[in-house]
Amino acid sequence: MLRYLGYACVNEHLKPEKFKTCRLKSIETKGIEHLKEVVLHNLNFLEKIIRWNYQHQILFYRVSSDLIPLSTHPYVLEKQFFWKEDPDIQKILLRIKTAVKQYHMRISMHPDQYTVLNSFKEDVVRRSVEYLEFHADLLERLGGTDIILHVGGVYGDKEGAKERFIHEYKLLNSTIKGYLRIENDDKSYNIHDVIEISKETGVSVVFDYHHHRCHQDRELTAEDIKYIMTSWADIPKVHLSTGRTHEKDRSHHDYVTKADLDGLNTLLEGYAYDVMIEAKKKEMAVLELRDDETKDFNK
DNA sequence: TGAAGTCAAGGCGTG
DNA sequence: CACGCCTTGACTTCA
Repeated sequence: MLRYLGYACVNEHLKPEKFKTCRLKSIETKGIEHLKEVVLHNLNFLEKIIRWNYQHQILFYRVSSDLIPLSTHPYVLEKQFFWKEDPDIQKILLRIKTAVKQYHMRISMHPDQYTVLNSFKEDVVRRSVEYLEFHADLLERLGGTDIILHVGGVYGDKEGAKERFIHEYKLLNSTIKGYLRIENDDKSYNIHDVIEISKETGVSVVFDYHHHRCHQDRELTAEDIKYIMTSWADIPKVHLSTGRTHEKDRSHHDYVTKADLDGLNTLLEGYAYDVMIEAKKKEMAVLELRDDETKDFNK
């Protein structure tokens, strides 16, 4: 049974208001205070989105990793910008967390492709762990629950690369492990690879239906689905998108078709789950699916 | 001011 | 080995 439908980061209705980001050069030119201004803007805007979501009964939302830009960058740390310790930042974070709890919202984050735990480069792995720590710290202060990660690179030896992921996973601290989940991707690690890693580590599996359509070695069995859905301590989270030009197009469509949601619902029949809708039109795609109307892709 | 180029970052395919 | 692309939208610089 489908519980929440959610969307990621951008809200189309609130445009042109948007999140800000920041280049190193701007911090060098304008000073570290500029970064704090950007962060305060972003947090205030996030609070606005959270309240908008509640008003529209969207109780599932992904927070952008860029909410606090360059948070783990050496230059920013050198300039003594510690967002966790800033009272102005803490104040808004607490307000958001209170709202999230009150509204019973599910909040997640999704570090980008540069977070690679199984890299051969020690520095890359170290920075990836630091970035995961940042995500865990922020999610804790927002009242969030999930960090979704892909497995990483293949390096011409998928088995070896899986082993390195498992090894690095086991070295993570328990706070990060408490938030981390891994997702099948559309090029390298299919759902069976992810299930295999989960069996070695106990990590929860995020099933991406569209990635699975684009990249799979074989069909999912009922046992596979049971494994995925019971790999979670709480309600499982799955991802859904529609291909832009055709079924196996990896680029996302503006919306998600009712047929795709129906397909996913059929596959997961008998389980409870939340669905993250990954569509270019963001929350509009969620509202449209929920309206249960005939879709019009030309609008 | 609108358009074009750039961005903090890793892997991968191509040449 | 060098380079452009992936993906993303906002930033930044340049006409």
